[in-house]
Amino acid sequence: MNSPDKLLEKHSLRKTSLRLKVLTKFLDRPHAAVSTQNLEKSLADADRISLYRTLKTFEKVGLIHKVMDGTQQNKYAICEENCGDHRHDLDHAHFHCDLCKNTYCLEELGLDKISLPPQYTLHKANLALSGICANCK
Amino acid sequence: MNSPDKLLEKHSLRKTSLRLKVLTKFLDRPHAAVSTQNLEKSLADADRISLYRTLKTFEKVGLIHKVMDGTQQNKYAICEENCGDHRHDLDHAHFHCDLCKNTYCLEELGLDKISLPPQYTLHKANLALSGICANCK
DNA sequence: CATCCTTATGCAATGATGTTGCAAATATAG
DNA sequence: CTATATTTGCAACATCATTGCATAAGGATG
Repeated sequence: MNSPDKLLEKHSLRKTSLRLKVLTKFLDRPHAAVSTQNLEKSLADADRISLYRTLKTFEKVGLIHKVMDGTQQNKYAICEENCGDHRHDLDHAHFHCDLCKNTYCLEELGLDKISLPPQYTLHKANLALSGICANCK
Repeated sequence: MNSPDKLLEKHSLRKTSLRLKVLTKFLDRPHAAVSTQNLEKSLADADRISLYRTLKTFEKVGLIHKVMDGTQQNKYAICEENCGDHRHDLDHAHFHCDLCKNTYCLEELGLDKISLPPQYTLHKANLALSGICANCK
């Protein structure tokens, strides 16, 4: 079910060469976030504008979602089972390693215990952590 | 101790007209984050580049710190007592209201209970929430 | 309070990132 | 294999931020 072809089909998207390449990049890193800069470099032959449009399309149909990891860079990660149409990342944190610059999804670290002051309504929650990851230690 | 003059003096910064104006803006909103766009508008007569440089200077000496509130906009808030030289926001969350677009610091919502997987070292933590604030409800 | 030296400002130019319009190329249904 | 709707690639543009450099201003000194 997580072949690039099947995923595009599932979301009624045409299987173009760029989309397959981009989607493969995301599938290669299932629990990590990928920056647009990273994609631009690793797909240097592709058109920059088309890449941006591909990402927007993927985001709109719910294939990927934006990740805030505390850096200024825009990042995306492939949606997992628990992603709803308009709810992403409510249930886990992102950890950005200061050394290897990778961003990992920490599924274990739940956010369900957040209790806001009265009168506040919560729509989105995003816990961005940074430091040194296990690989770099 | 929180007069603009005194604060600049404390950090050995020259008291220029722009710095006093910018600092006053931050002091006016002690527990909220201010975007660069907001500052640009409210200080329309000032030079944009000088504003950016002022913010960088303030950040470097530890007068203000960057705030990630989940929006794409760059925001800053004035440092409180519990801000260290290189540690900010480890102890509270930011809430961005989808209606009034303001960002508030929620001091009550502690982050001390974060327990990372073994091998991970935590440097920064940033909890960005969004929804509807008490004022807008 | 006049002078001097350091620092900050304002302007021009440049960089990084992302978007829009439009013609040409491509995927897919029939 | 053809028709048609979608996607791509290019140019131009928009926004946000930075760098270099000459001028202006702060503030220590005599």
